Amino acid sequence: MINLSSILKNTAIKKIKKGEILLSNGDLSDSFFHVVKGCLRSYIIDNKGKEHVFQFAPEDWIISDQESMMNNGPAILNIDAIEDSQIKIIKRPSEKTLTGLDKESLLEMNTKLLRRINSLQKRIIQLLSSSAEERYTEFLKTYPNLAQRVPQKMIASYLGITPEGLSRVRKELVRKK
Amino acid sequence: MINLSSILKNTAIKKIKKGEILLSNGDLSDSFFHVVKGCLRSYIIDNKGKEHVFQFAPEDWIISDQESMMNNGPAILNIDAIEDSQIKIIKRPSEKTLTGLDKESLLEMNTKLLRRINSLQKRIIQLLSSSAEERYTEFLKTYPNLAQRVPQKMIASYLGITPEGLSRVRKELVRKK
DNA sequence: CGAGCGCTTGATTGAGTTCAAAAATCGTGG
DNA sequence: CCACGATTTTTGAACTCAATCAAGCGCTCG
Repeated sequence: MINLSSILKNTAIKKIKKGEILLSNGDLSDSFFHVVKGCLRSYIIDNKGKEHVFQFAPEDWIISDQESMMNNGPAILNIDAIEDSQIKIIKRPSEKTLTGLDKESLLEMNTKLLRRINSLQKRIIQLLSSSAEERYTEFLKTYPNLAQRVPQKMIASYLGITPEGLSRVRKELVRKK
Repeated sequence: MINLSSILKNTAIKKIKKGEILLSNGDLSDSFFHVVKGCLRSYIIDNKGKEHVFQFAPEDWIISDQESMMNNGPAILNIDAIEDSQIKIIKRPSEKTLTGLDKESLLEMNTKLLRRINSLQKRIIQLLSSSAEERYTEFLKTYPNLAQRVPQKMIASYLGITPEGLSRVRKELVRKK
């Protein structure tokens, strides 16, 4: 029987340069990326050509295009490196290897997926009910220190506001203190 | 070995009156609801006292508070019936019963969770990148005919706009045709 | 060391909100 | 089944938050 954490342990670390693209919209992908060091991000380009950061993945986060993974279809998201990074590339368990996983691992996957659903749920509720300022302070909690590592325009994009907007929110927060 | 679909098959149908509350913020919940007929909804009340619809669940949808289910903690969401409904209440598999599930069922759960993640992902991207009008037309696709069944103010809430805003979007769409 | 990118700041615009009030629809009791 | 009060939807007018446009400053990295 195969075991998830043993897969992770035995996977080789790959070194990625800042700016390197790991997945482009339209690609087929059967892998997800486990970040050991550095930081990746996933994003889409909308029909007006605008970039929207969907997720950041600093140390110990996992990132992938669920759509592509699931359906074996073309990826919606793009994934690239924001910093020089070290990652482990995990091939999606195929029908075969998935069935080959032990029950322990399946349960573990279930838990992780539920956690993910949870965080997505929180983000939606936030987008529905919080102002730009509230979302930014929430971001600071979710990703500690990341604000210092990532360009502000990407954070703005993640929050659903413009870089100028974020600049003003930050100014306002400083003023309040 | 226990099997998911057999659980579903053997669960009794419960009849719910329109307006009935199945879960309130703060409750402990270890169940999810499978809608056989009618329509449920989940929503939160934000710190300004405003309602935000998180999800609709017409026929064949499943609805629950993931947060509470997962952590065994107090629910964030409220769930109630928008129409007279018939539902099946499924107790969350405990450690024990979960381990008792057969591998087939675990795989099935995995697939369902991935599908859910997928749809949440789409909603986030939409909230980040689409106008009120675009979000409404997307809603019409996601929930066919539901626009005729649920009050507009709830749809507005789901879209993250005011009832007045939605009324104007609809007017505009009619004009365009 | 210069060109370009990222951040800030100001001025203007615009999508969507708020407030108010009328019109339409719903639901309940007689 | 009707009637009447309550709720929902629509419409109008004023307003607001954040977007866009534009310009200037400061770094960095090539």
